[in-house]
Formats: sequence, structure tokens, C-alpha cells
Amino acid sequence: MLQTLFLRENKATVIEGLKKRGGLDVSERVADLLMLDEKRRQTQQELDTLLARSNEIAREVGNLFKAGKAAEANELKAESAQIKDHAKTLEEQMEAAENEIRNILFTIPNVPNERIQFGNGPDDNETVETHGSTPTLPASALPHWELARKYDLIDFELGVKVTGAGFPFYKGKGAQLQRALISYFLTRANQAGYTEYQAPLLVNADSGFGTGQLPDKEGQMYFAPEDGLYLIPTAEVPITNIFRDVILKAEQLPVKACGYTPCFRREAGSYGKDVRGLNRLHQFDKVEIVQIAHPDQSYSLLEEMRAHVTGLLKELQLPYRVLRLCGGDMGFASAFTYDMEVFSAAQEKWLEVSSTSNFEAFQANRLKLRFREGDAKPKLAHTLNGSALALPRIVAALLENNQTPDGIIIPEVLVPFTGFSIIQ
RNA sequence: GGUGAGGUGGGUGAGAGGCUGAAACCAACAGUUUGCUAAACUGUCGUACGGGAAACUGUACCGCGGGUUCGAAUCCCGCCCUCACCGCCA
Repeated sequence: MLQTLFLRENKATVIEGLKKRGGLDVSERVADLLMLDEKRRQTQQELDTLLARSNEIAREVGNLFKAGKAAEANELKAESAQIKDHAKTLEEQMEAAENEIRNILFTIPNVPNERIQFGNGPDDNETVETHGSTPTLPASALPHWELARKYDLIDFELGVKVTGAGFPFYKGKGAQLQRALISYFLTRANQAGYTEYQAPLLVNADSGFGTGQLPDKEGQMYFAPEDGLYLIPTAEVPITNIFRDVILKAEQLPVKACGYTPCFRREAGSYGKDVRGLNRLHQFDKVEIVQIAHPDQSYSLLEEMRAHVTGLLKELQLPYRVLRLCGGDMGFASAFTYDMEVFSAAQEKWLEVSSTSNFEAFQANRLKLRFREGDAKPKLAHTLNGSALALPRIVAALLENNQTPDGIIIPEVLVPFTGFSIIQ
């Protein structure tokens, strides 16, 4: 959520910047909002004056009663009654204006950073880095869902029986490979200075609101109505919300946190396309890295996070590319996003395995996540997060790219975690 | 699930209709003292939204929402949450 004050002072920049999101035009909404804001401030001034008078009367009445001048006190009471009526009207107006302002703010996405290009969608993203060569597989090569069956690693049908589509069982070496990847990712995040958390998998509405899943994208989350709790779609939600309503000291920045969680996504409406095998699931595992940063540092830290993620991909010896998303393909809250994709050789497809973003102050504004320098007024911090990494598509690429007539070769860095070097 | 207690500033915790944005203590920060550290002493020490060039100043906020009253942290009603004990259980 953008700040009203920021909007007031940077109206033109905001409107221009948002056009990069596929030509989005917010000029009308912003104009409405600023008008409401103007009205809100006027109303507040009026109301404050009124309440100040009311407080004054209350004090006088008290003094008069003490002095035994009941008659004079009763006169003042009459004035107070009038003020009260008027104040109530003004309060209602204030509240109405505030609500309208908030409702408009909810519809305005974050302003893309100046380095972000105009674009309408995925086709306009720029590749900023590629690494590794795509392996050429023999004609007999299999897609990962067939390899998973051949080596008895993943059972999709069993998942359907027990839960439903998109909830696979991992089995034997398949399950062990999952555990190894999680452990490897966490170990590397720890080494990079991220404090590990094991977070709740259900969160309350305040948290969903804090990171921006609510009020808009509630259809994406599983919901337990009895308890009013949401299953997390990513560890970003519980981990970032640790810092909701927190004022940090500037010296504490950057705060680096990480965590492994299963992620639950309803993926409503995405059936039928690219959903085979591990490509898109309702439940999947992911290690997430999060940073809370000083605004001056957030972009250098974003590069650090990108290097962390690509470092993992290099170690896993997966061919990858890094995309800088264009305005039209970026998430609602993001100001700058890198997507990391690995090449899945049998499907001959690039699969997104990480999305690493700087939200600048957009999320922090909702979270009321601030920092203080010296004894200055608190300022909003910047938040960043990235997958490091999401498992299923990594597994898909590993299985496909590393298949040999003898079996599936486990990358060397993983062997200490799996305890085996080949799946046969 | 049952019963009871309670939600006040970074923490502990007082306040029980006006003098309370809130005592005291702890923590934190700045300074004095000191060969250094510590101790001691002094001072500062909530947030938001307004007004103001600034100094400063107005309003709101004591879990949340209503109500009573000239006046509510304090009284009344509803809700939420936390804790303790019992029951059940990983």
C-alpha cells in the first residue's frame, strides 16, 4: 500500500511509473484520493477545534462544581451537548473519507523502480543473466513424472486418493531427496547470515493483510473458517509478519530471516495448463529468505539475494536464467522482481523456481514496519524476499536433466544430505 | 471442553470518574565523574494524524467496538485475546 503523503508529494511520478504496468492509468483514482485527503484534513481541523473546546468546557465545569457554582456549570453543559452532535457528524465524515481513501489505496499497486521497463506481460521480461548449457538428452529421455514413476519416487495417484490432485506423496528416495534439498537450502541460508525460523503454517487475518494477501487475493488461500485462520501460501507471510508493528533501530538493519515451510495454494482457475507432474501443486515445499532493509541499502541487498539464489542453482549444476520482470508481469506489491528459471530438459521448458523482489516500503506501510535513526521519527523500512528455493520444479529439473541409462545422478553438493549419489 | 484470573508505554507494574499520555522501577539513549571498565549522579525517553518556516501546538489512542457522563484507562454492555488450573491428547 502506498502512503497517502507520498502520493500527495509525488503524484506525477507515481502516475508515470505505474504506466509501466501494461499502461495502467491511475490518474483518476489518484485525483479522487487526493481530493478525499484534502477533505479529510479540513474535517480533521474542524473536528479538532471542536473537541478542544469540548475538553475546555469539561475542565471548566469541573472547576465550577468544585467552587460550588452549579448554575454556571449547567449553562456550559448545554453548549457541550451541541458540540457533541456536531462532532459526531464530523467524525462520521472523517471515517467515511478514510475508508474511501483506503479502498482506493488497496487498488493501486506498487510503483515499479526506475530500472523496470514498460511491459504488458511475460513476453516483455528481460533476460539479464544465463548460465550453463542445456543438456541434449537422447530421444528416449523421459519427463519427470514418468521418471518419478519409473524409480518410484513420487505417487501422484495416491495423493489424489488421500487428498486430491496437486497433493502428491513423495516416497523412498524421492522423499529423502526432498528432505535433503530442504536441509541443503537451509544450511546455505544459515551460512549467508539468515536466522532460521520454523513458522506457523496457519496465520490470522491480520497477518494475511500485513503481507497483502488480504483483502484481495483471499481466493488463493485455503481457509479454516471455524478458527478464522488461513493456510500460508508462502513462508513470507508468517516470517514477514514477525515484524508487523515493530520499530527497529537502524543499527539492527538489515534483518535477515529464513524458513522452510510447506506452501498451500488453491490455484483456483489454473487447471489444465502446465500442471502436469510437479509443475504446479496445491502443496509444495519451499525455503524462503526475507530481509528487512534500510531504504538506502535495499537494492544492493536485492543483488545479494539474487547472487545467493543463483549460487544455489550453480551448485546444483542446473542451467538457469534470470529475468528482470517488466512492469506488466510484476506482482502487485513489488517494485522490482527477478525471476529465476531452470531449464527442464525433457519438457524443454523454463520453470520458475524463485521470485526475488524488493517491495520497498509498500509492504512495510501495511505492516507498520519501521526503523528509527537516532532520535528521528520512525520511517518505513524496505522489505525483500525470495525463494531459495521452491522444491518441486528443482526436483523436476534434476530428474530430467540428470537422467542417464544407469539412473539419476545426484549433484555432488547434495550427496552429504541425501546419503546417496544415484537413484536407480 | 470446563472453571477462574487478566489485558495499561520496550519490560515489570501502579492508577479505580476531572489535577493522568499516564506514578514508580527496570531497560535504552545522551551527559557528568573516572587512568579504563563498572558504579554513582543528571537529563532524555510512546505512536499516529493535523496546524506551523521553526520553536511549538491541537486532537486521538490504556485489547477491540458501543454506551452512560459536562468529563472515562477508571462505570455499564458486547466481542476478541492471553494466562492459570482441571479434563482430553501429540
